[in-house]
Amino acid sequence: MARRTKEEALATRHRLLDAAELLFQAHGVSQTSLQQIAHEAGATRGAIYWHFKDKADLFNAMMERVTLPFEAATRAAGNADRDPLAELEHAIVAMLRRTAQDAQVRRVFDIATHMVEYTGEMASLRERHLAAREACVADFERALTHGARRAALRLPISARAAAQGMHALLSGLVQNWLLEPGAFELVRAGRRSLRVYLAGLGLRDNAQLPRTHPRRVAHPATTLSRRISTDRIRPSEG
Amino acid sequence: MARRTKEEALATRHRLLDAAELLFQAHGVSQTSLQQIAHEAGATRGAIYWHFKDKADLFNAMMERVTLPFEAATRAAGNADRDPLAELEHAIVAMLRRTAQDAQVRRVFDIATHMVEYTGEMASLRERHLAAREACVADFERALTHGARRAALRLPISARAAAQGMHALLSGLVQNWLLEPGAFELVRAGRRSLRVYLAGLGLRDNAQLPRTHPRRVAHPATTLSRRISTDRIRPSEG
DNA sequence: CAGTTTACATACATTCATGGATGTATAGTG
DNA sequence: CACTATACATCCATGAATGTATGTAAACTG
Repeated sequence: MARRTKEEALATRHRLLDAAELLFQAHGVSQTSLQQIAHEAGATRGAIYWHFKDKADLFNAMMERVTLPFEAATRAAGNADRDPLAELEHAIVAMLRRTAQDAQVRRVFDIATHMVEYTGEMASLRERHLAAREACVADFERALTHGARRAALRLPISARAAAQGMHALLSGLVQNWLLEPGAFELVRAGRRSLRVYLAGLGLRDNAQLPRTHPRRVAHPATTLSRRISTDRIRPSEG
Repeated sequence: MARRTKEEALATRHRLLDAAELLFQAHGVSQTSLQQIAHEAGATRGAIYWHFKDKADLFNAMMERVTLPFEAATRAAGNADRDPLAELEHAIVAMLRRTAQDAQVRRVFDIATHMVEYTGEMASLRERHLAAREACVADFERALTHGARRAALRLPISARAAAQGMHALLSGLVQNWLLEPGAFELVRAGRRSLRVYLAGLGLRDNAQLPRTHPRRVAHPATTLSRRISTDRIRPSEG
């Protein structure tokens, strides 16, 4: 057939990647043949082998089109003293919102977590996952450290461990949500869990959590006296 | 070849499943051929096709040999009033310990999470995952409800949401750990995060977390007054 | 102890995905 | 306006995996 212009070629490339996304998510990476991808894109395997070395190369190209949820730098470390915890929460909520709304991000992340095997050929995937986690944990750690210092209190566990836990909480939440998006609302559940966790670190007052008027209890036995960060409550959307 | 006795046949079956476990974890399910499995088990494909219908059947049989981490009923609901939160923590720690120590459980869970695609043929996997999650969350929810009632306080968020968050925290932790078992100690990190989260729910005093002498703060601004469950601290192993 | 079933091994047919070779018409280029 | 590199489509050879069919010897059964 006729040769295409550069723009057309790029369009073809993107059609191939789009088709790969759809089919990978629907049938799994290994169960999708290059034939099927080419057909879905309205092309032949020749086009694929022209643009990509092989299936792994195609897969990696597909992955590199998006930045995954935990890869977006939260940069919540806030070098300026701008309430790092509020910034942290804001960045995390933004990330969750993007995950819930951007169909492509959701597709690719779904593929990366449920529709591909972390095997030799795809080793870069695992490394990318680990790198993203490390960067994310480091960001969280900085935010927690600064937040604790700003509130003039000491974290009950190391900032590193606290950050790891926070990352586990959020990544587990996203993964569970992907498995059954109708089970709960990602953004709201994420904010709630995050606030609970921060409260557990002493960085937030439990009473500020979105429950109507915490009931006064009959038999107060123990008393907590601790300085609490007084960051404002973001107007909850629900 | 000669016919085997029933015991020998069962042994062959288990050798096949063992081989499948190893190869699945090493190279991924789809990238492992029945040929390789048979060879690793010192048999031929004939043996596999005798014991199993096909690869999916073999895979399912391999899965059914173990109960995965979040499938072991925490049964921490404690019908008897036995400090449900302490029982909950105990059950969770036991589960984490088993995950960290039992090589087979770890292998199979690793396969189920990282080395297989959640695709049509393996649909039962997804359902099993969801069922286990639901049961686990329900258990958590009961424990939290009873724990809160016993401590005569109201949770800052619904017990259901709190349970979901707890499950997300723990499953995220296990998954992150599997990806790089050397990154942190699963049991210790799990207990720490769990306690932080429970503290965030108001079900535990932050000060009881394993930090040496939480420093008294200079400028106490806000005061928390709330009844706290006085469950004993399990002698921390570290 | 003859017959039957079992627990495989072996052989075979089929499918199919891959990768490379080759064809080809056109977009760029000087 | 030749000419070359491009952007594919088509063809072909290969191998690998699967599933089935068949062979077989020993264990089990009456």
